[in-house]
Formats: sequence, structure tokens, C-alpha cells
Amino acid sequence: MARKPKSRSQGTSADGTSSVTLIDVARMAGVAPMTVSRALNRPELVREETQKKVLAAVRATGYVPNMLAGGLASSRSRLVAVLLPTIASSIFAETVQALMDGLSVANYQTLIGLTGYSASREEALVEALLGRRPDAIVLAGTDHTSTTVDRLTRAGIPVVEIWDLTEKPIDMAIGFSHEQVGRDVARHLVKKGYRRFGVISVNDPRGLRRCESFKAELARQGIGDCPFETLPAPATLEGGRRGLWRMLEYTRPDIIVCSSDTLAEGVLMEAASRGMHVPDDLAVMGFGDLTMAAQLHPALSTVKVGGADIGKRTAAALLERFQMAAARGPVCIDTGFSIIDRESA
Amino acid sequence: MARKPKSRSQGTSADGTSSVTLIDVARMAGVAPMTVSRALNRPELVREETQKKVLAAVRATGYVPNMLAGGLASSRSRLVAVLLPTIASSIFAETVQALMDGLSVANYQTLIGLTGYSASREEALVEALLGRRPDAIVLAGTDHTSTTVDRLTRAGIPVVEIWDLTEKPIDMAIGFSHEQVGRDVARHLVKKGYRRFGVISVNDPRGLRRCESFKAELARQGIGDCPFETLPAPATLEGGRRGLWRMLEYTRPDIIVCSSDTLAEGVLMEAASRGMHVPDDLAVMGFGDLTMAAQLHPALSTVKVGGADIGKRTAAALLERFQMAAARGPVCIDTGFSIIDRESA
DNA sequence: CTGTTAGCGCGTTCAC
DNA sequence: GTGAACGCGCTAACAG
Repeated sequence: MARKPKSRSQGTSADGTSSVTLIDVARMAGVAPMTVSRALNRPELVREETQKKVLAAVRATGYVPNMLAGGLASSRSRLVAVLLPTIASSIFAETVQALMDGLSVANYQTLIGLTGYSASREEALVEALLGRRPDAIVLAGTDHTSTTVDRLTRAGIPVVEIWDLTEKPIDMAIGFSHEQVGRDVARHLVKKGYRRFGVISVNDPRGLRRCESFKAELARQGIGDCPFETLPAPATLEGGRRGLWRMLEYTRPDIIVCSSDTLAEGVLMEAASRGMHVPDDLAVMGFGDLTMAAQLHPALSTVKVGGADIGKRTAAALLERFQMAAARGPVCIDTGFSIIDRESA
Repeated sequence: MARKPKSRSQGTSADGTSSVTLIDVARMAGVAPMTVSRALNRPELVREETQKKVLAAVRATGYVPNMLAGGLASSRSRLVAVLLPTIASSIFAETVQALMDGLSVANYQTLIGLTGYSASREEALVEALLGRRPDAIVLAGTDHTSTTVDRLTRAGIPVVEIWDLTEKPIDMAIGFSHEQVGRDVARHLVKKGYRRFGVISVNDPRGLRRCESFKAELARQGIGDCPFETLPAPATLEGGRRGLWRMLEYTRPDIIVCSSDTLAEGVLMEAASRGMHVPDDLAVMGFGDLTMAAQLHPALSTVKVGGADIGKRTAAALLERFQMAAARGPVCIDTGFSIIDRESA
């Protein structure tokens, strides 16, 4: 009754490639392959004694489950695809880190794609990542090409749009309203008595929306004039310096509102090098997470948004979905933001 | 001769899940499945006319190749696993970004694992990532558990250890010598005339090695006394401030050497808030990439290491390996570093 | 609780 | 140039 051995190279082959399979483990443990699978994935369905034999065989062989095969068979890849503009901006980095941490405790892994703020790159990446059959997909923003939206919808998996909010999310949205940030900041600063404003923003869609909303609210409050400097993304300290430099050539604002903390830090540096005192000669307001910048410049006001919080809540929302395996209706989570004002402290 | 239709849910099912397969495309195009596969992966083997029919069918069906299946069949996953301590440190972020960029042009995707500087987490992650059968694995540093080294070796794929150099890499090493950084900085500063040093470092293995090497070289030059402050990782501005604060309680160095630019920026801030002038009252030396910090503080000297360069060269080295499919002997690439001195500028 | 059967969707290998 | 079988390594579904 000897079974004919497989023809291809098995076991530890000459090139050092060990392709130990479930079958090898099963043979060594003296059980059926299916039992090994169960012992590894659903130990509660297996007798303790069997379990031990299997684990011993796993260790002895150095078996590492092939998740390509497992994913194919079960149509659950335990992979989450994440699409972000960039990772070299600390604010997104915090989100990814938190998201990965949250997912990894449930044995999900993360496939990252970098779009560089380009919708066409996003479109290509969505297709490429979908090829891995992820169990969910997370992407920054709510502004996608129609092809992207179409593919996302048809993928039939949870889709989370983060870092923004929208009336009609593809599936879920977790973030905050950039319009509201702009409006609230404007109201706050006007109430504090500021009248001469300047805005410095990088050319990033959400940053621009915050700034536009800010200007619109100012206009509503009767302040029509608001100098605006735009710089190419990504935000850098140098950009902040240059922005202030250019602005001071034609106006003298009391306060500069920046689209990000990095820019704000650059502004602070330029102000310092001109001997301007912050916030008396010039106040500065940033935007971002407190982790790096703002907690330290005693004079820098800022809008705090929880980059890590977004990641954490995204992970939680996904794990919940995975558990009940039922696609409920649209979900929106407003992670909010808060205005940190250094002068009132 | 009607073929019995498959039993499982196919086509666009009720739940919105479209599982279009190669077979569906083939049927629509009126060719064999194999021809579709070729048309997509090796178009040069297919007649132009056939090619067109296939592409039309692909578009019409919205087919997205299942790379789990493809990877399983071909044992080439087009996946590269990357293990890093963290991504929320801009220096690693640049490396990842460059690495991903380099790999993505060749249609490789990136699976990231975050170790948080823990060797045991690295060990667990290596096992988990290896389960995806990546075509290569990249990991930070050269200090791994023996289990990790063993698994890596047996995986039979290219392994790149980055951000460090070693006599005997597992496979390839791409980075620079942290000992040499410490030594060169010490020589440089002594030659410039500094005698009273202070070192502030976060508790990160490579950072500590740089600082230890720095102190050792100082000792060799006859400077045995060198105050040393260590802070918990990760590096923050706050850490830099606190480090300087603590140090100034018991000593008055002429120059502070920091394990990273972030720390150095914190030191600069603390110095500024004490009214100390940099570099006259206190010189500061950082370490990292020029992208963010150093290019802007006119008074901050630093060691420039190419974080992005490491990523780029890693991608290049891997793509080369993939092409010749032959595992050659060990490879070491020294990406070097350079000391940027603000005073001599 | 454990084993058996039958694919998952694709690429390799050979015929044609 | 194109097609037909076969199996990659695993798990769902059912039988025992």
C-alpha cells in the first residue's frame, strides 16, 4: 500500500530551500493533514493530546504555514491593504503604526501602497492591491476616481476612508471634517481679537480645504483680506520659512495659520531669525499631532488631530466587521480635533 | 457535452462579490484560460490579435488577477517583507518610501512589520511574514536571535540586513558602520579643538553603538571624561530638551553630540530657551538625514546618512538578484555618511 | 474529535 | 502560437 511519493523536490532540498508542508507535518505526527490544519487554526476542535503531537511535529520540521495556499483555499487572506499619500510625513506614520498595531494582535498583516497624493497612482495601486485579495482596504481621503470607487465597491470587502468625513462613504469613513477645522479655527482666533491674518499652506488637498474653509469663515466675519501663500507638498521646515519670508514682503499679519505643524515650525524659525517674538510680534498656529512639534514650542498654538487615534479606531472597526462577517450599512466616525491655544494656557 | 457548472458561487453573486476568474475571461474572449494568463504575463508569446481580444474581455469583466493563486502556482509571490523598528521615525520612513518606490516599478509589493526594537517581536514577525512566502526579506540591523537567523537562512530567499554593516551577513548587508561614525565624529571634533563633550542618546541599539564608539575614541585621544545621558526610545524633541537639562545640572560641555537629529533639535530648543547661543556657547551635533532638520538650523552640525539611499540601493540589489535568480555569495554595500559642519561652512 | 473528498485560481509542462 | 492536464498547499464540507 505504499503511496507513490510526489515527484517534485520535497523536504530539505539541495539549494537550502525547505518546503515543509502540512503533509510532512501530518506524516510525522501520525495524523491527517486536516488535523494539523485544525490544530494550528482552531485548537479548540482538537484533543489536547493530538494538539501536542502536532505542535511537536511542527517544531521538529520547522514548518511555516503557507498563507498563499491558506488564503486561496479559505478566501480569507488576513491581509489589509492601506493606501496613503506618503509615509514620510509623521502624521500618517502615526496612523499606520497604530493601525498595524491594532490589526497585528488579531493576526492581520498590512500591505501598504503610497500614492503621493495622485489619484491615478491610487487607481493603479487599488487594482494591484486588490489582486492580493485583502480582507479589507483602507485609504486616505474621500476623493477617488470613479474607476477606483467602482473597483472598491465590487471587491465586496470592507472599505475605510480615513482622515476625512463625507456624506456618502463608500462603506465607512473615519476622520474629521476639514471644513469644520477651518471654520472653528477662524472663529476661535477672531474671538481672541486677531484681525490681520496670514495663511501658509502646502499644496495638499485636505490642507487646502482647511485653509479655504478658514478664509471663508473669516470673510463671513467681515474679514475679507487674507494673504495666502501656497507651497509644494510635502511640508518642510524650509517651506515654512520661505512662506513667511514671502508673506512678510508685502504684509504684516498678527498671526500666521499653517496647514501643518512642520510648516509652523519653519515659520517659527524664520520668525526667530528675524528677532520676532512669538506670539507677541507674530502668533503662529499649526495643525497636526502633538507627538512631535507642538508640545514643545511653548508659543505655538495648534489644532490637535489624533493621527494615531484614527489608526486605532480603524483597526477596531475592521476587527469588528471581520467578526460579524456581515456588511452593515455605512458607518461614519468623527474622531474630532481640538484647538490648543498656547496663550490661554 | 454540456459541462457541469461549478457548484460554488460564481460570477456576480448577490452579496456584490464579483469573483471573476481567468476562466470567465477566457470564455468571453473565446480562448483557453492559459492564453489569457500568457496575454497578461508574457504578452510577447501571444499574437497581437489574441492579445486584444483578451484585454477587451479583461476590461469587460473587470477581472483582477488573484495573486494568491498565482503565487501559489508559480512560487513567486512578488512580495518583499520588510522589518523595521518603527516607521514613525522619519529616518526609517524615508528608507521604506525609497525601497517601496524602487520595488513597485518592478511590480513588487511590500509587506511591513514593525518590531519596536524588540528582538522577540522580530522573531515572531519573521515567522509570520515568511508565511506569505515573500520573494525576499529586508530587516534593520544585524542583531537577530538565532532562531530568526535560522529561519531566514532556511527560507532560501534573498535576505538584506540594512542600516548596519557586518563581517558575516546572513546574505547581504547594506548600510554603514556605526562604530566608524562614532570614531570619525570624535576625531573630527577633537581636531576642531573641542575638549569638553557631552553625549545624549536614546536607548536604541545602533544609536548607543555610535555613542559608545564615540566615547571610546575620545578616550583614546586622552579625553576620558564624557558625560552621557540616555533617554528612552523613540527620540523626541522633549527627550532632547530633558537630556540637556539634566546634563547642565552637573556639567558645562562645549558641545553636545546627539544620537539623532530629533534629539539635537530638542537640545537646540532647550539651549535657546536658556539664552545660550549656538554654536558659541554650546555647539550641537546631530545624526540623520538632511531632509527635515539639519538643513535648516544654520548652527546645527550633523552626520548625514542617506536613509533614502539605503532604501534605493536595497531595491536595486534585490531586483538584480531576482533577475539572475542565482544566489551569489555575501554582498556588503557601505552607503557611507558625511559629517556636515556648520561652523566651517 | 478525526479523516476523506474536492476544489480555491492560477502557472508549469508538455502536446498539438 | 495555443490548448489540456496537473498540481501548488491548504481548508470547507461532510462523513464517520
